[in-house]
Amino acid sequence: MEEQNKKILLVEDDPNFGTVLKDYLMMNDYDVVHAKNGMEGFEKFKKDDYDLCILDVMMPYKDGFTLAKEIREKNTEVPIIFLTAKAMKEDVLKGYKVGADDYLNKPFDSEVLLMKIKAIMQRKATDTVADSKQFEFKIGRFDLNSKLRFLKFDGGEPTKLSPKENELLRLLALHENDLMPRELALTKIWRDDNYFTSRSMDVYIAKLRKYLKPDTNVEILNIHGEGFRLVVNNQ
Amino acid sequence: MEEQNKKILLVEDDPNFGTVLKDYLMMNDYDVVHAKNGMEGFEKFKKDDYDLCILDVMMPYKDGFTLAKEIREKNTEVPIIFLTAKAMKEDVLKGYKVGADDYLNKPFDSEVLLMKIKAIMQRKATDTVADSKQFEFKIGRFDLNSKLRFLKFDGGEPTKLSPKENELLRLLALHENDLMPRELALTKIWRDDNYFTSRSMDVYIAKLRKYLKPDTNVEILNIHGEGFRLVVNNQ
DNA sequence: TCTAATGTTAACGTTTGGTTAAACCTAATT
DNA sequence: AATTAGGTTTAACCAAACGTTAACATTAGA
Repeated sequence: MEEQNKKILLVEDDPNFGTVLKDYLMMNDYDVVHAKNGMEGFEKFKKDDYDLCILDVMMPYKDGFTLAKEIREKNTEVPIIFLTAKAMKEDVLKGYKVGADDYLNKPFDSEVLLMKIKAIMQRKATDTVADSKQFEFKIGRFDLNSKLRFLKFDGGEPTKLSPKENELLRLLALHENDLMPRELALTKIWRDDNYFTSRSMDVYIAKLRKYLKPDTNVEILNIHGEGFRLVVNNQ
Repeated sequence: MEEQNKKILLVEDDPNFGTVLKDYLMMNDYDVVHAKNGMEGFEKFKKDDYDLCILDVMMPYKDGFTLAKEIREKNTEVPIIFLTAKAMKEDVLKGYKVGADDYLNKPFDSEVLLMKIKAIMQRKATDTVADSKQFEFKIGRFDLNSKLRFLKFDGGEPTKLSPKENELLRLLALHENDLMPRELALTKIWRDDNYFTSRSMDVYIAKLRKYLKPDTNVEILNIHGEGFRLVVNNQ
């Protein structure tokens, strides 16, 4: 079977730089769609599936961060790389809680970009192929359907789960009987790691514990300073 | 089994440009029929089945939008790509709610066109092969005939459905007991995804729920932020 | 014993969905 | 040309769902 080229959405308003970059990427066997501004970028994003988005931050009408946020609403998985100005400080970037996979200061070495792209694709290949298909879990006497977002106890009436409840429980289930690091949930689900999101996560842990109460053999344990552990006592 | 070439209807009044484009597409293994104006385009469209239509917007006698509308009346599925003048604004295009799959500004990069075509064909290939032939559904005690657009309860008098009601219920039925994503309905039926079409869809969901009331085992559930689910409780 | 981490509940603001009715549009009819 | 009817969209209002934050309580571990 023929390997399909990876598809990249490149949003860059500088026509010269954009074209050069596009050509360079295409020379390296990527399919590249080039949008000239944030608006157009979002339109193109909606029209197709991409393996990676490369967004310039400084753009007229709609900056890269705003665009990234819109993209995230549609798709929580697709990797995003920001092209930023040299001057921008780390903390400014962190302020925009978007969940980028990488930042790159302009001007940058195209070799570096290529390596980053490869690394990101690799990462995605290993951690989503196996994961993404897993939507159903048996947790003690519960059945979690993560696609339809419900939790059934003993095959009875399903309880609806909110998106966050669902993702958190799914992540715990993926690590059943093992440590699910706090940080993992925060970066994967909240896409940010600070005091407040951490507290928010605790709130969701409390909610999940309530849901799981009916089965006394199932519990969510805390590992102080590390994370949580979904334990299922067999028998 | 021999793979059949995809068939493209190209409607373009500029003879030079049209011929060049036709040749280019044929070189890339598409079967292309070239019509020189809207009138002729519609004649050819009626005479055959096409996998894609590429329509120039600016044409004498019958412009591309008008032609597209006529095509849509005959066929709600076939993808349409418009070739537009550079000057045309997004919102002008949006005004013509025809349901295009893409727009392309002239002059354009032929590579881009080719990629768009591939993407569109791909999309169609994955989501209609199995679906498109199914027009009759049993939904609990209801029978939906999607071709004739009626809904029968217990084999009694059929209720007539409007086109939108019909397509929406059909799409739900195709995903019975599974998630039918909001976005899917919006892009497939409304061919646009914005606040208002989304609200319009909600209105139709309400209408369908009313129709389905007689059978208490049938319901349309909402999955917050995701879409809807047509559930049939067996027994 | 003292501090940082966690548990829990409730309040709040925001987004999304449910529903109804009016406005709008188009094609057919008068 | 005006009217009507069917279909669809838009508007408005309300309710439900969600996520975050604050506040206070409890616990773990240095």
